[in-house]
Formats: sequence, C-alpha cells, structure tokens
Amino acid sequence: MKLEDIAKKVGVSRSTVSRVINNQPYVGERTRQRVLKVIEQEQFQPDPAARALVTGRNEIIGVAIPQTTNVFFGDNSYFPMLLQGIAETTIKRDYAMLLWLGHSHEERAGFSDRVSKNRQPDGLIIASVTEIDPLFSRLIDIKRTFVMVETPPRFTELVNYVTIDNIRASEQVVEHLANLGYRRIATITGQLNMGDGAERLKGYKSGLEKAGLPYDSKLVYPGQFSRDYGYNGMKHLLPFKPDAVVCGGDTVASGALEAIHEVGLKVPDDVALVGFDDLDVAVQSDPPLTTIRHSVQRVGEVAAQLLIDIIEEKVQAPHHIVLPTELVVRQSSDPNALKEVMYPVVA
Amino acid sequence: MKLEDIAKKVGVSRSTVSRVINNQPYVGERTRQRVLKVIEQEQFQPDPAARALVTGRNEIIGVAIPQTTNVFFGDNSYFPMLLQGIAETTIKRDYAMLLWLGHSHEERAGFSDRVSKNRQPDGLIIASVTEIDPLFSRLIDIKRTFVMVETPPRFTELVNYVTIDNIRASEQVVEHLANLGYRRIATITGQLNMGDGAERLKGYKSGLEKAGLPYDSKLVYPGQFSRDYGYNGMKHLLPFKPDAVVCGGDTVASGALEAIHEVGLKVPDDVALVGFDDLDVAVQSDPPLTTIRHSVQRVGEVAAQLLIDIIEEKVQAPHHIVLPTELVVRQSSDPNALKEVMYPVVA
DNA sequence: TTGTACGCGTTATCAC
DNA sequence: GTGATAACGCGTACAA
Repeated sequence: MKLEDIAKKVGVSRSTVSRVINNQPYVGERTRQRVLKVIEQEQFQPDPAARALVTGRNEIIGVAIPQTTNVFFGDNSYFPMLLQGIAETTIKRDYAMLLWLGHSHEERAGFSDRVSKNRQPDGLIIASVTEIDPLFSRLIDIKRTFVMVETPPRFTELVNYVTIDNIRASEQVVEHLANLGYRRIATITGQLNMGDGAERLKGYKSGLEKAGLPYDSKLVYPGQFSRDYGYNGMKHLLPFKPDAVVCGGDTVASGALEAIHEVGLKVPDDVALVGFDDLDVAVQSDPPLTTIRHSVQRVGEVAAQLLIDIIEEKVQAPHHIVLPTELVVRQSSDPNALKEVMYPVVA
Repeated sequence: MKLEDIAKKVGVSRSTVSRVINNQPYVGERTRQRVLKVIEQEQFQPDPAARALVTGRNEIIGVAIPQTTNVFFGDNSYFPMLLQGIAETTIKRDYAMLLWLGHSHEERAGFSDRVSKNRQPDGLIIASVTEIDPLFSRLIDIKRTFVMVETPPRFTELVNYVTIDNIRASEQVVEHLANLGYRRIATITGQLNMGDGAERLKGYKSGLEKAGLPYDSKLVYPGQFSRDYGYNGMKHLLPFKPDAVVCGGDTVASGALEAIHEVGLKVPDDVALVGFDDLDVAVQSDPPLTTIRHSVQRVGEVAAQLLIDIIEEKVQAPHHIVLPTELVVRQSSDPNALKEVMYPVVA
C-alpha cells in the first residue's frame, strides 16, 4: 500500500492524501474525512524511508552510553531509569529511540565513530561522558545536535545539557552532618572526570567552607561509582579517623559500610555515612543510608524533551536545565531518623 | 556530499562509486582505489534514507520490552545485560538497535501498536512477554520477523526463540537438594504466565518426580520475579514447614531470606534456599545463595545473531536455540560449599 | 569494465 | 481546494 493506492481508492490525488496525513490546510472537510476513512480501513502508514529522504528527518533520537562497565552495570538502576525517562518522552512525542552501548574491550574511538557516523537519529542524548571522551569533541566538530546528561566537561556554555544540582546537594549533606556535630567529614568521591563526580566533590568542599570546617586532603579518596571503590576507599580512610564519610554514590557507600563493619565499627555511632542517588541499596542497607534523592527518570524525560524541542526548533540552543534534589535523612547519619517500612506485610 | 559528488571528483559515474561502496565486482582495481581514497577524504557516508528507500532495509533491529515495572526495575541487572548482549552483536554485524520500553500506566494495546506499526527496524527481539500480550499475536498476524527471548507462550513451534534450559536447571536444583537429604522442598515461583516462570515450575515438578518425592501443592507459592513476592511467599510457606525452598529468581530468594531471618530461623540449617540467575544479589546475600548461573548477555547476543541471520536469509525460520545453564552451590543450601571472596583487597 | 536510465514513496512547488 | 510534476539520493538492470 502506498500513498497513490490510497489516492486512487478515494478518487483524489497523491498530494491530497499527503496533505491529510500531515495535517496540512487546504483540504476540504468532506475530502479529508473520506481520505481518513480509507487510511483507517487500510491501516496505511507512510513509508518512513521515503518520508525521511525528502524531509531529512526520521523522528528518531539516539542515546549513547560510552561507559557501560562502570555505569551500566555498577549503578544498576541508574541506567534503566534514565532510559525509562527518555522512553516516556519519546512515546509522548512520537519518536523512536536508537541505543548505543559502549563496550569494555573497545577503544573509545571506535564507539565514537559508530555513533557519530550514523545519521539515522535526528539528534543525540549522551550520558556518562568523561573529560577525555572523543565522542564529545567529535559531535561538536561535526555540529551534530545533542543534549548531554550531566554537566559537560568542556565548552559548558555552548552545549545543551540537563543535570541535577550536585553542588548544592553535597553542600546540604555537609551542612546536615556539621549540624549533627560531625567534625572530621571525609569523602569517597565518584569518578572525577565525569560531571556528577566532579561537582559532588566541589559541593563537598564548598560545604565544608560554609560550615567553617577545614579542608583536609587526607580525608579525600578519589574513587569511582562502584561498590569496590567504596570498600577500598573506606579501608584507606579509616586510619585517618573520620567521624563521617560523604560518598559519591549509594553503591560507593554500601561498599564503605562493608569495610566499616569489617573492622568492627558501627554506623552511625562511630562513623556516619551518607550516599547519593537514593537507589534501592540505600533503603536496603543496614542501617539505611542518608542520601540525596533525585529522579534519574525525570532527567531522562527532560533531556529527551529538550532534544526534541531543539530538533523541531521550538527552543533555541544552547539550553541548560538544572533539576532540584532532596536530602533524605536515615539512620546512617542520624539515629533518630524516622524508620521506613521496607516490604509490604502479608495480609 | 552525495554519491554523484564523489563520482565527479574521481571522474567516474555514480554507479561505479556505488559498486565500490557495496563491494561489488566489475570495478577496476585502480579505479576502486581512486574512489576509496576520495570517499575517505570526504568522509562520505551514503544517505541511509535513500538507501533504505531502494533496498527496503535499514540495518536496524528493534528491541521491545513490554513489562518494565517487573522486569526492568525488579531484576535490575537482567535488562542491562540483555541489552549489552544484543549490542555486542549489533556492533559486530553493523546494525543499530531501536528500543521500546513498555509503560506501567499504558495499556498493553498501546505498546503493541507503537511497536508493531513502526516499520523502521528490519526485525524485532521481544522479551518478557506474557501469555496474553497482544504484541505477540499482533506480530504473528502482520507476519513481522521477530525472535523471542524465553519460550513463546503459544505457537511455540512456529516462532523463533532463544532461551535457557530452565526445565533441566530446576530439575538439577531439586536433585541437588534431594541428594543433601532435604525432603519437604517448596517453591516460590516466578511469574507463571511468562516462559521462564512457567518452565522453572515445570522443572521443579519433574525434578521431584525424578527424585521420588511427592508433589504437594501446599508447598507451591505462585509469585512474580520480585523481592516482595519472595518475602510474602515465604511468610505464606513457613507454616507448612518446608526444609528447602526453590525460588524462581535470586531477587525472590533474597526476599524469602528476609522473611526467614525475621522469624529467627537460619539458612541453611532450618531452611535451605536456592535462587535462579546468579545475579549480584546471590553473592551479596548472607549466606550467599545457591543458584543457577546462565548468561543473560549471551542470550541477548545469540538472539540478535539469530535475528540478523534470519533478516539476511542466512538461516531458515523458525529456529529454536536453547542455551545451557550451570548449578552454582553456595552456603544457602550447603554449609560446606566453597566460600568466595567478594571484594578486591586493598594492596 | 563502465555509464545510462529508471524506480523507490514521499513531500514541496507550482499551476489550475 | 485540488492536481500535476519535480525533486530527494541511491541501487540496479541493461546497454555500451
């Protein structure tokens, strides 16, 4: 079935049918109805390739995640949630979503090539990009439309991005701990060549400053967003006797917790612990983790909205969006925090 | 830049350039080299839309996951791994991957519509489909090329699929427990209207039979692949005094473990516990879970290979592939099982 | 071995 | 309001 077949069936020309399909004016109401009826009858859908050839658009957005090893598998709910958010928007706006995943045993250049050479998507969302990622500069070079999740490593002003307020959130964490009387506040960071990791450290520092506490580099362990970095980081920090540890992520904190328990110390009595992201593991930990809650799903949703708006020229690029966060206090920092129920009880 | 521009630059015709690009014969070696050089210089890539219009192919495979609430977020590493496996193959075969995620607050019909009406992908992989899913029948109706992950709910013989040997695996679990002397072996199943869930129950039953143990419906709790179903299921089973529980998945088992601990019983002393899938949670549990190991990633990889082979007519449909599994014995069923090290130790 | 000419299904641009 | 016709960029028989 093609446009012309429909036209013949209705007794009008191709152009009229095309107008109806694309909701264009200059079609009589009666004609429009007759056309719509036949389209419905025949379950007709215009050929996307033919349409793309002439319009230059595919109604597809691409999503590229270069770092699967750390992000995809480490924080194992970050990624599905981001995708879910993006999907939410693509459904609403009637787009499809093309996905690229980086490979551990593949050079960055290869990934960058695959993604940037493919012209099928009308624009891209890229996440978890490090400072040195070639994809980033490449996309800028070839002037591809894209939106970053997290703050861009460079050209910050020129690039479209959606992120959460990492700096403010970390400041809040430090403030919370300082208010509870903690004085030797250490940190195990996330990956520092990524936007989120770097900003959370930045917030930790400015938080200390605002609280009037000294900054001590011995209390800073540069890590990555994974459980084993948390474990190793904590082992490293323990000799320096921190009374509280701010972690770059909840999985990091869960590793740190393991290390603390291993040496027989208690949380929060001996050491307070704070995560970031409010993943499942934060609630499932014993004790549950104080953390920063934010909606990864919402970030994905908004990033996709922004990208599509840019593609359809509804907003002007560059555009920056910073989404809010919320401090969630649990027992890992405050023994008096409200307890939450974990599972539904049997009736 | 189009085909013709390259042709002009080299001083040959469009067709010659096209032949070079598509590795066709009847091009002089000298000419071929000259063309390749200019293509390289200009970083030329043929317009995918134009190409698709004439070939009818896009080099895109679609991936559809209707059930995000349970599968996507519940078993939070199942999904990323499946995608990672599919991605592995698409990279190798030079395909791209179009992703559809179902929405909790969307009727199944809507999802089914979106996926089946989109003609961009050359074929589809569908996962986690229940018996009643309209997508399944729809795809058959419109004769779309697709490969299922898990055993299809109906028309099993006619549908392409890749799955693991769930039945044999469950039998092995029961055999293992019976050998250790357990006699009242209960089960908390996965979702029974999905292939994996149903087959694992089937294997549990035939396993009992082979072990010469009686089947008791009181010892079967029909659940879903999630932690709270495990918790509730275990609460329900406890009054019937099982001495071992076979769970439909590791997350289910981890919920069951919680319930067992809550009433002050010990694993495996009072009740043995076995999971399925060998997710991270299986190792992280205390005690670590005996489980069935299989590679979800491999399933994805093979499913994509099969699909692309079918698209390119390298194999004939329908085609069925069953991948092997491995029983991993840990402390949750056998106190004498070897202990594994969880984290790398600080140097 | 190379070039010519046509077709793929749609949208855009004109006339009517 | 409606209909003819020219693009869009590429693959491919067929002719040279």
